[in-house]
Amino acid sequence: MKRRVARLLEDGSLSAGQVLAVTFTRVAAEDLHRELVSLEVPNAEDLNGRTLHSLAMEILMRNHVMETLGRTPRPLNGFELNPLLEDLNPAYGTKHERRKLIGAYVAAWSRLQHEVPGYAATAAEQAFADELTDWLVLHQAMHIGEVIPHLYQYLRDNPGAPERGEFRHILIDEYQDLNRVEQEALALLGEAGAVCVIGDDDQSIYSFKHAHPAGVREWAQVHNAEDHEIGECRRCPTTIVQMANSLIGFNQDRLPRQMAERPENGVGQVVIRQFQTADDEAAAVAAKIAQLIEDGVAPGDIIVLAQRAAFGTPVFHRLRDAGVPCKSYYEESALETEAAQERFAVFKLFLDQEDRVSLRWLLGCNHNRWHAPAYGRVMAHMRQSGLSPWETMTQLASGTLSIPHTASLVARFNEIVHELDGLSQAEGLDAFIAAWLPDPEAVSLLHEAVTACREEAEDVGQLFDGLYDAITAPEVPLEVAEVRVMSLHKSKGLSSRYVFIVGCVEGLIPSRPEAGTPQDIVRAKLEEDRRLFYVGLTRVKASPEAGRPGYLAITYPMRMPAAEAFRSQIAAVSTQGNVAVLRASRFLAQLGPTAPAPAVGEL
DNA sequence: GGGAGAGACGTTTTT
DNA sequence: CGTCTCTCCC
Repeated sequence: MKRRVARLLEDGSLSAGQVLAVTFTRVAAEDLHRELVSLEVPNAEDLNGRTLHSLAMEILMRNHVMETLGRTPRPLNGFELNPLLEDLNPAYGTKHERRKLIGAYVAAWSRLQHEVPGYAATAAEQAFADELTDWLVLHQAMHIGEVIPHLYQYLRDNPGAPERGEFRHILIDEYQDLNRVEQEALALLGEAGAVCVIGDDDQSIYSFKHAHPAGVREWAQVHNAEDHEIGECRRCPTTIVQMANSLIGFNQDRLPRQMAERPENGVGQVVIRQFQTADDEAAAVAAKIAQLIEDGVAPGDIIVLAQRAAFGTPVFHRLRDAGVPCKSYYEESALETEAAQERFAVFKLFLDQEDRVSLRWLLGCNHNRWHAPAYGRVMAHMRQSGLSPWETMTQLASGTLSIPHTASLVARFNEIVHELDGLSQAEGLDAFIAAWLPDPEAVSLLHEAVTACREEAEDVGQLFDGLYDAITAPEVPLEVAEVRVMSLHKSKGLSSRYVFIVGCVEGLIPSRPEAGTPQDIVRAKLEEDRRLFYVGLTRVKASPEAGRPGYLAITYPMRMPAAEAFRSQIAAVSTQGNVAVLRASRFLAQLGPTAPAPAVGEL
């Protein structure tokens, strides 16, 4: 793919701006971007490697697409969904059920169900979608799941839109991870040019976001295109290729094929170890990693894959305590705690009183039902008067307006106004930060983040933008210098000379389906979990030239604390007192004859 | 609007 | 097993 772009740029038939390379995750996009920029061709630095979401947001903003629909391209953060969930009519079910309905609304879009012949939303689904949209319109916000659907609708309904002819070459990586609406939006973007999709349905692991892996298989036929199969595994040692082939061969729902080994890569080294407890497992993995580093292995060449934080975090903590440079992708985000969320909302509202989502959040926080009954009365008034939430609350506070049963909401509003007034007194950035985070200890991660962007910022607005970026889109470092601990999902697209897959227990990979799940869904889920394990195995990179054969360790414990297993949704064989009893993943038996026998003891 | 007791849920991911 | 959520009651 890289060579193809390079050739076109070199012979001058293409400018960098006419090439679009998209993937689904930010890390993969960053990676792709780096790869393209590193091409030794003119203007390579102008090549575009990005996520579909960031491209979609840019197009939607650029063309005021949302505004013409009466919508605002202001995505909701995860935590901002909480008051929304309370504000939705309880007639649609419990909070859990309402959350599910939001999921179904997004899912219908993702699958383009309303364009499938015979699909009819039930009256109840339609009514729910209307209520949800009403709230979003009133609060001038959008659900993150609406971003791509709106891009798709804009492109489909505006055949003359410049974006439909903008790109002459589109490269789409990890195509099997995209859902229907994403695939169709890209088809419209690539309409006037050549499209190159790269996908492997054996690596389809995103059913929970309604990925449409069949799109890869059908692509060549639907678009009347060439199909280039990549049959050789250039990355992995031969043993790993054999194990991966054997494992994935157990899946029914795939095109039968085998990855060919590359003998020059060598056989590699594979160990499979069982430990008495999860604690022993973490200790052994951390000790082995420390030993490797002592022997001269670069920390950046080592990854630890854990399908649950419960398995990954103990390894991370031990590495950190041993002074090994490491990074956990399970680390708490700066907005994890409600205290941090509250500070964040205050900041946003301070900059923009008309940020309706932040105001709604702040009015309800620290109350068990987010003041939903009182706020519901205020919303009714807003719909009828056309006033904004801030205006309405101001009138209520001054007594110009009166709505029964809203006294505590108004009291809360006065507190918010008082705090914002205090912040506006602060002179200079440091004084502002001190006033905004009077108790930095209570929100230490947020404080760290804001301190890190303090230098770059010249005013309060820039400080917020920097903070927002740092929190929502942390930078992907160019050079990896630490041991990385992450999920199997996150590892997609990466390769590493030393790979540890921890917590390989039955009930996790594969997970145990809920009782009563229909058989076909159980089977599909099992196959997806098998692909997940397959992705993990195939991260191992052989570097014979560097004298590194490629190392894979598969580990699993026999016991772990029951509370932890419950919390992390790990289905134990049995529970004895406070201890969950675990056994080996069934996938270990499917690795074929070249896999070493599992053993106990050190790695 | 708040407290007590019963019941449901918990993961992986995109901006 | 803990924590969040729902229901019922004041």
